[in-house]
Amino acid sequence: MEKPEICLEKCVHSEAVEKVRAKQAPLDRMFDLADLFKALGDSTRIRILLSLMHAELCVCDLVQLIGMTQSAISHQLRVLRAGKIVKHRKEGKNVFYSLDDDHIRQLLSDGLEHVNEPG
Amino acid sequence: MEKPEICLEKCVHSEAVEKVRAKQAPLDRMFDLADLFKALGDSTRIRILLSLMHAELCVCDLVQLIGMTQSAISHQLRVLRAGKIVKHRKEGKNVFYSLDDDHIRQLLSDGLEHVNEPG
DNA sequence: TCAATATATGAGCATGCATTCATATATTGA
DNA sequence: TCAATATATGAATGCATGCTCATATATTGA
Repeated sequence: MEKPEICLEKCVHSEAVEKVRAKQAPLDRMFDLADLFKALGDSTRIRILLSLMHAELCVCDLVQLIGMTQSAISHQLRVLRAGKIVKHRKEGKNVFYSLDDDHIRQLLSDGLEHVNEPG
Repeated sequence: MEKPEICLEKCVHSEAVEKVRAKQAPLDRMFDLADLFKALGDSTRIRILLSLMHAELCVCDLVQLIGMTQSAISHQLRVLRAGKIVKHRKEGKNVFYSLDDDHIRQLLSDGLEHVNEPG
């Protein structure tokens, strides 16, 4: 009548498990990947990024487009910068943001395709 | 000495903003996309998904691979199912999980490429 | 039908995080 | 140098969420 914390050995499909173990990425890369998706996983940040897919924009433009306070947008831009998801460039009083690289663009496109699927 | 909630009109680059407005995806798609990335943005779920990239696995296998309680894994699988990120198939006492479609596989690959970049 | 196994799930708790508010910094023009 | 504008940020708060614990459900074999 015990409740084992993990399943007993007999339940595990050893071949499959060993195969996966052998092929897997290092743990810290997995954490990095989770952090990347975490940074993408917020509606305000997604709105920022989908805007930046079409043009380089300054903070002010984003505030206008998204309709949130400048503070909220700035805080989220900070998260995106920390995650190396956007680049920024200063020009006078303005700071212009753009997507960091093509992987990000690709991630957004693939993601959109997935959510656009029927069903 | 007022502190405007949003920037004044003169700061906005109207052409760019209008261009973005015209091209943008509908709002609910943006929220769906954010939800998708949110579901991917957890280290336990990422470890599950990267495991499933290499083989179809039952809950028990995942518990063994990841070294967390069966309950924790099950709860996360629930999130992944709800987000249509994994499929499941019942066979006797086992439930086998696999990635839902190629977009998911693509997202994981692109993400890994991004986090593997030097810099 | 009963015990064992595999999986799912609700409640509770603790932590993380998005927004707001107030304020700081930086740049420009007068 | 001063006012206006653009952006950044620290603290506080309220809500979301991941894990644990206990338990429920389902399947199999005896």
